[in-house]
Amino acid sequence: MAKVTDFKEAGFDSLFDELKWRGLIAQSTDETELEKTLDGEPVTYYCGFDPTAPSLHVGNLVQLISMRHLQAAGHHPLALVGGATGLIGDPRQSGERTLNPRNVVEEWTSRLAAQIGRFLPAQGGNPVRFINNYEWTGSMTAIDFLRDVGKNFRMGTMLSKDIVARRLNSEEGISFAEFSYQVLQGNDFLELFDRYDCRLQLGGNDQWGNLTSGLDLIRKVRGVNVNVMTSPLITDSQGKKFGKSEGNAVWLDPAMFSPYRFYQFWFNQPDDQVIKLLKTFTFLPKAEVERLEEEVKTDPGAREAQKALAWEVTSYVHGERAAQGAIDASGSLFGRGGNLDDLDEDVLEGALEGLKIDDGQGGMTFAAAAAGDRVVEAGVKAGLFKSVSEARKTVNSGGVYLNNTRVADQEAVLADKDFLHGRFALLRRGKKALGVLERRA
RNA sequence: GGCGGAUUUCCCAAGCGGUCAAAGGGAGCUGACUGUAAAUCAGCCGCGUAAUGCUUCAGAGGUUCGAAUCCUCUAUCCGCCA
Repeated sequence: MAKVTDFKEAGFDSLFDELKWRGLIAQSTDETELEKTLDGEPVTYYCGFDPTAPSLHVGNLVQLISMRHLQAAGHHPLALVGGATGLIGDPRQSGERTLNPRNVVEEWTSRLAAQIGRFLPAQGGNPVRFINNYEWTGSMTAIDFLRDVGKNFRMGTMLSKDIVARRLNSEEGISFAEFSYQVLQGNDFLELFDRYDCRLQLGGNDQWGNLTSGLDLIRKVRGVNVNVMTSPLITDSQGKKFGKSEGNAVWLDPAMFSPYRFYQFWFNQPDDQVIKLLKTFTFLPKAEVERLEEEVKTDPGAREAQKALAWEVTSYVHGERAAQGAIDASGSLFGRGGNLDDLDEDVLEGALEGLKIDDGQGGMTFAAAAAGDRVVEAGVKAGLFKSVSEARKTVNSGGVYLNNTRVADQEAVLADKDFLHGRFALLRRGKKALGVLERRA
């Protein structure tokens, strides 16, 4: 099960050792100093999450897990949600962002906060505390910004930041707003230092430039050296950014990315990645990971490591019940024979639990269908296809299955017998994408 | 401020008045093979409630029977000169 362990239980001498081994430390301002900090008296640390989407994704999960490790070791987490920075947007290599409307950012801000709360306990001796940088940034006037904050930043330093330099050299250039992002983030660090004595910031390695912008500021203004620690950017075997599936980000919100799909995403990781991922994304003890590493070598086809990875991460993110449902659903599909008829009604229902879709009103439900409905239309309702015409194309290339039997005809229609136990019809696109139709009159 | 070049469907990139929904590659989807992997091969790949249907080639106008392709203006980017 996805139990969170501290470094002793996991088989390490210190928190620093564990993070090192798990590959959670890519860069830090001063590794010796970082080791002392991590293994010393409890400190307050923070990590920021910008509301640029309605949900966090697996990329953010690395940060959450790092934060959780530190928390388990007794340090004090601050989760910053960027209500202010999210209105500006950090510079990306791909080009200037489109600004999101204020009310949308506000909505996303509260969604992210709720999500983060599920990963970091708010009880106990060192509970997570939530902060929104809009608090101190939202009311700042242009004069305050330039006099109190801007005056402490040097153009040379700001221009030399990697992402800024690259954007300046790109055809598109960079706007003053995105260029100034690093100033806001630097100021956040200072604010948290003043309020909470926060001395360590975590973040993704691609955020290095933004993370470090607070260091000089705090040294200059308060005369204190604080630290930054980044987690590596996770990439796949091809060196591509990790966490894309079917062209979409792998979201942590079950309404945007079902627990079943989430489970499958981890289960499908290639052999040369799975051990690295087990280290980084799970809390499994060292000895257990080493045992699985041996399994991959001796019997790769059994996929023991993938199974462990998928279970651990899915149960951590979505809970054990949803994870078990994903396993059941996977088993009835990929298990020997994939015999759906043999499943008991309650087993079937449990297995399908993780496949519910957003009902558009904040709840989760199954798509409704009745005998006589066209399969292509039902597939759209179940969320497997964007449109009937996309469904048609997939049927034509032989990629649509009703209860594990290939659908041959675009015009096929659901029959009474297609509803297992008179209730559910299981529609599949390709090997892994599943959708459920519940019979309703 | 002046002169020249660029802007094509998710990305790169052909096209230079009809045969253009637009070559090729990448990404993505599906199939075969397999270990629910990788590699390989094949199909699909603007949208679509499939229709002699709809909307595209930076934006707005214009020339023409007909424009991504020609003209004018606008925007943005890149050079060179002031």
